[in-house]
Amino acid sequence: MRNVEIAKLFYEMADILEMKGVDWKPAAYRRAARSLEALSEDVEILAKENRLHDIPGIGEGLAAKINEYIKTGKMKEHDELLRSIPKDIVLLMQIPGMGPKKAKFLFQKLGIHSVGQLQKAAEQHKLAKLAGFGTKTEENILRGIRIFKTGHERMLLGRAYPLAMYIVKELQKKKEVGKISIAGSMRRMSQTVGDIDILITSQKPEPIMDTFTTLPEVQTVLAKGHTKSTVILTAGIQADVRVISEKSFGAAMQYFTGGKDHNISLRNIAIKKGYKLSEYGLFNKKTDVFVAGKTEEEVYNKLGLQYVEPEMRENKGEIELAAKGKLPKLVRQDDIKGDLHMHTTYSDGENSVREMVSTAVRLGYEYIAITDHSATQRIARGLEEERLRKLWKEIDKVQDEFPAIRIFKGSEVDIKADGSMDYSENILKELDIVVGSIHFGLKRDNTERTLRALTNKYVTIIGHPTGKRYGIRDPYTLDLSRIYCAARDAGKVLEIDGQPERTDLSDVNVHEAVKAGVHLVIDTDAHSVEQLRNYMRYGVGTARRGWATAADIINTLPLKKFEKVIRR
DNA sequence: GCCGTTTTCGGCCCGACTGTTTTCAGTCG
Repeated sequence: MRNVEIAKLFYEMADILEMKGVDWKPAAYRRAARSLEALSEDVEILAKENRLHDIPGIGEGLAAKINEYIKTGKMKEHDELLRSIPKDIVLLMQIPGMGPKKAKFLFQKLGIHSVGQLQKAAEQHKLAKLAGFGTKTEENILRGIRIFKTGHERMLLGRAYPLAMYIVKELQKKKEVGKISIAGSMRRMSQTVGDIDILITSQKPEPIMDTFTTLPEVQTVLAKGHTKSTVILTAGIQADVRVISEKSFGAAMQYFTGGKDHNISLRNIAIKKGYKLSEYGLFNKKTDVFVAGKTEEEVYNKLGLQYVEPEMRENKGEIELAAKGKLPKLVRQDDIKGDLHMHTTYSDGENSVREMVSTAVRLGYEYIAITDHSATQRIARGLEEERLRKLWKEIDKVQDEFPAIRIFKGSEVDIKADGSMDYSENILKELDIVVGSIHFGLKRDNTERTLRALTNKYVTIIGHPTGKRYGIRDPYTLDLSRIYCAARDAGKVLEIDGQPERTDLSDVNVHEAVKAGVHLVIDTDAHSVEQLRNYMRYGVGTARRGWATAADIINTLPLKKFEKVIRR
């Protein structure tokens, strides 16, 4: 998969073209780059099959560039553009508050072509003297450099979500707040988010903005207005609050939830139907008369579309399906009847069997599986046979105490280097649920190893199938299309691990697996009651982003049916 | 550079906030 690699080239080219003052091309290159990133198919395969034109935003010119790059490892225009300007100058545009115009102007006037030079010039107050610049701009640039240097990377959804909930809770205390909701990539349950977007309805926004911009977690106020305020939180992420009128709330939710390309498509549909769509509503283009906007459903319906769930709004074919009324009915968190991957103090978990079970009961689950690590996982205090049997006795005891829930005896069993399992057949056959997982040997191709595990009749689930951990390691090499086929044919289940830095399978993987007809399970892989409560949300979000329905997910089955499936 | 039930040429989402400016350009989302 070189999709992301090629997308990066296009982003770079867009930045340089923008600095050069070229019209429209930058937007076209960026659109193509976003399409490539969101693509679930391998761009090299599409190129081989001459289907690059199927990718939205890719036409004659860009297809030729992709082909050139795949064949030769080079892209002539990219090389030429890089040569045409000093190397680091595009970095200047990534500083908040700096855009192509300022970067170009400062390069021409002062010869600034690196972040260091820019900082020096601002500190020596050389910028404020320039036409169109002032002391405020100078301060803003210095602040932008600080933000740029400390972490301009995106934040994991699982870290940002609790922060967003905290802000919502604090603002809800204000009597001026009507409706309040999260929007943006967080509402789309993207694995990482660039900022936190919160929408509010109110007649009297000033006191809300006062409270928001003075929360103790706020480090810097970037903007404060009647309808929009922006802050940087001490946690290192930006948060925006927007205040909207009641009648525009749905249109604003739609607008600020995005994604970008989904919205652009929607706007084009609006224009074709004689409307104009903005965050204030859907309007008749000629008369400016308000047509819809109170709810998102209303906006979609007026455009001749089914309501599209936020997690699907990535312009990956959902609009075409919505026009035909054929959107899939996505799995929901309250469809989930049990959690089949969790750890206790017997291995590397923080809570006892009893604590995990009582939490699961409160969550309303019908069943769970306790799946501590197998013997090889010494670091995680993996269980050898004697301690495993001791755990089973404890499970039996807790089971008697909580008859409302079925507790399965499970294990997260290591898949060894040769694809065999870390427990003997005698132990495996006594387990209700076996989650087979790879925890070492992550640098090699693990296709055959996983395929062999899939042939083991005692393996129920393959845990975190690609080994990816965001910001820690890439997925190991794996021919997933073979894994999907083998899992489907053997009646095995692939896991969507809800740990925020994993979400493994990923949204893109889930989409492929669902198309391939593989059964999936959504687990928390919880190492504490806290995670048991909170991580299912991220697993379900990932499943929904991959267009999974309840029928694709085995832990939506009620206990009786579920038992039948795993026994088979 | 892409794209087409207005168009194969001429459009390309749209509005808020800021700063520096007396009316608007730049940036952001």
